Amino acid sequence: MAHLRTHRPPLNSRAAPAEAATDVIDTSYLESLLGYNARRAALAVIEVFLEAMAPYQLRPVDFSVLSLIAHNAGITSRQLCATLGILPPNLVGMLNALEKRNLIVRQPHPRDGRAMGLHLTTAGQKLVRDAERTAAELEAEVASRLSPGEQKTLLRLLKKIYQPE
Amino acid sequence: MAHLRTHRPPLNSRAAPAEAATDVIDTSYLESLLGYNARRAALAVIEVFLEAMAPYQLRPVDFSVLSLIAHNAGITSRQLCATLGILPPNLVGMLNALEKRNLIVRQPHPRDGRAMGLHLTTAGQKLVRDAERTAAELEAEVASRLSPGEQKTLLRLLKKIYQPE
DNA sequence: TATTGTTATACTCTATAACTATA
DNA sequence: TATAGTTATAGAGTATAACAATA
Repeated sequence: MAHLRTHRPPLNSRAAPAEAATDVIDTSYLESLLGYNARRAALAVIEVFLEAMAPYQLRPVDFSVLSLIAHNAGITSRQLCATLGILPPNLVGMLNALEKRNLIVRQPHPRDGRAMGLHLTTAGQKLVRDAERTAAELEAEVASRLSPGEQKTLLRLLKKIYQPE
Repeated sequence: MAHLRTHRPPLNSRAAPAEAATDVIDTSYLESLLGYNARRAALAVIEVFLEAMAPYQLRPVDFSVLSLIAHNAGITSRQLCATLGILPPNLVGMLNALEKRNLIVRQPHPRDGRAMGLHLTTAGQKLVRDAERTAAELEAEVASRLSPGEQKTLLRLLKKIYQPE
């Protein structure tokens, strides 16, 4: 199978242990893929986010849930699930934990007896206010690697990717 | 079991059930955060990727592993882990599965008796070739929502986010 | 002593089925 | 009949500790 070489192939040929150990890894192909870069960027941002939110004991999903409740008083579990892409059974435990911490309350929905409206407690409002301020600082820090124009461009392009329209 | 519910007094205790049900959810705050957008974009791309790679029975991580082996013959498990951010114990099962499918082989490392060099089999080379072609088509499709200039810009900005430098 | 690959294991995250009470 | 919330549970993904062989 070695008779078709035109150039000198760096790929394995015959020899025993295939003599092809590399010290420097070539990642250029993966780095050309949008999905790879988007995932790496998301993980990097989330990592910083985790640290910054540790004082509030909030994971990204908790922050998202509380922030949505803050800006949409009375939102239902189902609406939260649809907005954040969470499955209903997996939201229950989160809401129970947040309720136990006295950050949110479930109240009867005004027009649908099956549903419960979610609301922040006073403590929850304060926590969200503080956490959102921290998030803003974090945002400024992470995005400081980009110019203001680049930041706006990045958000716009990301939205174009995940919002079919 | 009688789950006793401490009926916490509603915040706005006077009026009926807090009358604040919204039909339209305001997500503008979350959408202003880089992490939120990066994660949503990554998930959207990965979802399409999953479908496109189904014929090859490859998850994103499998594709990354095979592609790295293809472009770095003889790469070790440890190098794969460092590059992709996978923990060694979690890579073992993936490599076993790929080896069982006759896509890769473990060969003794030429200079380090502890390590094993990873190589593609002929079948593995064909699969990677096909999968990478499919990935390219997919890339073109997803990124078609962006102009060529925007695509380059997006990749560049994402890299600036996750590559500290 | 440090590192590679590995096993065992635990913990988190996500997904599916089914139940209740309301609509 | 369909939907909102919930329970129980299964599966995938990710984490730590520890061991044998080699450096």
